[in-house]
Amino acid sequence: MGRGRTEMKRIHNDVSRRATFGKRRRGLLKKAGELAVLCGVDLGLLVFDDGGAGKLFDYCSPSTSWSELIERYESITNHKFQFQFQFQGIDHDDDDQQQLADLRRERDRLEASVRRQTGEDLPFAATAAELDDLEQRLECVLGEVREMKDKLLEQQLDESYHKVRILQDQNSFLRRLMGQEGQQCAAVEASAVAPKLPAPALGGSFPEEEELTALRLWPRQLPDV
Amino acid sequence: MGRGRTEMKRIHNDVSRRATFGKRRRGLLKKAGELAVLCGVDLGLLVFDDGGAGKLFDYCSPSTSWSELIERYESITNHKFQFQFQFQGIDHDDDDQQQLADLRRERDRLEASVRRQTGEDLPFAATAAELDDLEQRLECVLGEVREMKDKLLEQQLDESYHKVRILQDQNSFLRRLMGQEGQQCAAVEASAVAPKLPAPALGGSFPEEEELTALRLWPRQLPDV
DNA sequence: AACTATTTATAAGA
DNA sequence: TTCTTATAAATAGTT
Repeated sequence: MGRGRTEMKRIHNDVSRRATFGKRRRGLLKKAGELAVLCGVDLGLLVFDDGGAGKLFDYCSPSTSWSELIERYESITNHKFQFQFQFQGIDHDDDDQQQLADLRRERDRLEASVRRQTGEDLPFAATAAELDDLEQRLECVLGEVREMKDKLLEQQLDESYHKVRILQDQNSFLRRLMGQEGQQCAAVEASAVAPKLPAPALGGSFPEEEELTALRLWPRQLPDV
Repeated sequence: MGRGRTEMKRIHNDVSRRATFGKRRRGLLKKAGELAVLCGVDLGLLVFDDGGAGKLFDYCSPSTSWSELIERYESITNHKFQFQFQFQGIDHDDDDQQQLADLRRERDRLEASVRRQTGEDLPFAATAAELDDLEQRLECVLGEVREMKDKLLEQQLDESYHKVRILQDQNSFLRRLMGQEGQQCAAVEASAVAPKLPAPALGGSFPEEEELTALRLWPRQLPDV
């Protein structure tokens, strides 16, 4: 499509190859989006630009993500990618904490990004149809942002529930001990109390609970929770 | 490209959608291959066919592989997929794991959303004022519903915090008592603190605490929590 | 970055 | 389904 046939070989002229890359890349991304929308299927497209800064272009259909796509790819091809192998052993909890924290930070950043994009510097005027499209997109993004907020709240609630549970257990533990007054005592392994959720980010935060492992030191000191 | 314009909406007619899917999918795959060879870049295309047997179509440029592509994607976006099996460690907390997975998915969706908006293939446009207005209207409608939910959640959270506070007081009270008695300790099966989080059901209440009936064993009157 | 002559892709019809 | 064909879209080469 253009003036003259195009040999299907790598274009050697540097300039025209770059030009073609730009044009065809845009076209491909567009068509990918069209296919996804028209046929309502999930798809993903990844294009790496070797020249320049090694930029990355990608598209993945609405309502899905690369994670999901790859998961589906794996399950269909029965091929497991095994990137960054990591042991879920002793350090598992810290690792989780770290990842949770990282994810939260990243999510916040994305949220801000969405806000920025949605809010201000969008250019120029449009047709009614285009605005319609825009409205849908906005609604989508807005919804996502709100959902994130909800999620955060729910998470805090979970943490709080968890905390309550731990406190109640401690409490009843203490009471049982009291009830056994006069009996002989020994050190206790308080198993697996470790609360793995980090402090809630938004509102006030709970005191750290890691001291709960100090239950082992009983009766020297019980943690203040 | 055909007889008449094509609305960029999901094709509702089942037959023509399927026909279009076949044609456009073939076209997309072809163009992907062309871009790869003409410009000598690495790229990958994944298309899932939801209908029928959930078939998968994919292309990845010669001299590369999906593994490589995904690795590059990870390194560029600084985003780690974690797709290997998870060892069910002894202390493995399924809820945490679930939460992590959820958060990841959420993050991915947001990221995709941002990318979509950022992408150069955005055909729409509008004046800043129009968008501002639009956003406000959207925010209004969408917000009302969400705010309701938020309110509910916050209320629950408050309740939970309150409960925590009371339990903390009780706990420290108990400890003070213990300290006064200065007793030795008995071997006690430290109540394995349930690592499970209660369901974050929206309208839900705290899980009933059978353990708290232990309160009745306590000589003095402690507040019921 | 714009422009257009052409080639390609494909929607609808057979 | 597959083929045909009229038309819309993409884009190669040019400016």
